[in-house]
Amino acid sequence: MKEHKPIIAKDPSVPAHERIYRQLRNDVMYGDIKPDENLTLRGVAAKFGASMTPAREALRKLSAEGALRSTYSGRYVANSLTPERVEELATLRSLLEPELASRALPRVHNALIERLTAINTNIEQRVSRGETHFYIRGNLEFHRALYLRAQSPAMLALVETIWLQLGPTLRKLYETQNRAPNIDMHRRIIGALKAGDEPGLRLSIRSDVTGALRMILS
Amino acid sequence: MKEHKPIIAKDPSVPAHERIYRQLRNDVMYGDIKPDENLTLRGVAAKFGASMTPAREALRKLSAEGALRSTYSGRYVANSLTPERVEELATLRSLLEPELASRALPRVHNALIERLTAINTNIEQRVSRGETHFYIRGNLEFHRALYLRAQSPAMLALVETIWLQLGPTLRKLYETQNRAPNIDMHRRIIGALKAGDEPGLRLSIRSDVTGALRMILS
DNA sequence: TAGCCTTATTTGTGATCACATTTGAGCAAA
DNA sequence: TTTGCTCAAATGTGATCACAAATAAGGCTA
Repeated sequence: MKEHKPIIAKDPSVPAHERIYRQLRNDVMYGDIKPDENLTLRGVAAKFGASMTPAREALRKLSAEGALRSTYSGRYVANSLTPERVEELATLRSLLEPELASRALPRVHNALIERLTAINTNIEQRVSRGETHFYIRGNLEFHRALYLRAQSPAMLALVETIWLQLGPTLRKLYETQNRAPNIDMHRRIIGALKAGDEPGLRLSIRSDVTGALRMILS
Repeated sequence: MKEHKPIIAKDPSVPAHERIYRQLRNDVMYGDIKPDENLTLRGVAAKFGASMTPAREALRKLSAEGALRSTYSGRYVANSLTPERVEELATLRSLLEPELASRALPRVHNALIERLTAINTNIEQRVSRGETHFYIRGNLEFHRALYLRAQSPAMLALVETIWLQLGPTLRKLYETQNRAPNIDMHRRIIGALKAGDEPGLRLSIRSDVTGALRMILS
């Protein structure tokens, strides 16, 4: 596993199992953990300076969300997806994310559009600098910023679950193929938001989602 | 003569935390736990003849799936849903379940249709006998039997997550209002399956799902 | 009766340990 | 090189405990 600086400082008001959970969740979602990499209780516990108990709870929670798979003997492994599974998750994203975007649309305001534009230019700069792996994090940041406006926590939670499952596989993709994904669709999404164009928004979201995942299947 | 332990006794090949998890999951999904009922680690552990450790893992996993809510102080409570949340979950069901049914359609065979019919008549009999609470379990059994044919585990997992969240609230509904839900839509689902009518199947699934949840909101 | 303070009980958290199983390295034989 | 075997190391599981925080209970005042 990649060494990480603790983004979340040690704060006694945040329980250890929660701290471990959040950090590992980010590592998985943003592709900092490779497929088939396995995580041991004692290893995770040591890395976070805690005992096995909170490490176990964090791993259990992550495997419940599909971020990790647990083998028959109880070991925890990062997911490695078959093409059929990727196709299934792509379908789920194209079902749920347009709905989230549509729900966010009436609540969109200028500050959000500026924020999305800023995220977008940040992605472009860093990807053109060769940091292709940053695309995963930036892209999810872009989508989440929009979907948060939908005020639909259960729906967003499901979508994040799907992102979690895709994380390690996406990372492997951007490592092998070194093509930068197209940022173009993000511009069309922002355009539809400005115009209040709901069908156009659904369509561009759908294209963005399926476009990224078609790369894996090819 | 040598002492024999009963065959139904604890099976060491299934870990205690898994056993506790499965049982509690059923209790929540089928509405055997009331909204706002809270579960304590020591209470659950004692009920299953285990220590706090496996009980904690089971509860953590359930709260990760949305079956339970955990308060800021770490206590576990069965979900009690607001109308907006119910509406959101209803939308999710009507997005995902028609897709699952559609994927199952080409794989449907006679044995499955017979099974669905049997489940259906069982529901009718027990509900007409006054066991309205059985409708929850029977209805989910019906839907799951169909969706299993879709061979889409990630999608089915998401749908079950939604069922989990609705469980306790549905129970409260069927306790207060004593109207029996209509079983009619199930017949139309079976009809569409026999005819291979994909649009009709999607429509009847959607009606069945939204119909049941409209009762709550009224 | 209602509201508030104090105290006793309950509860989640995290650490440590023993135990059985699994895993993997090393080596031998084909 | 490959396959199979042995054994030491690594690993998950579940139990127990101390501790601090939260909750409930009891009693007092107004």
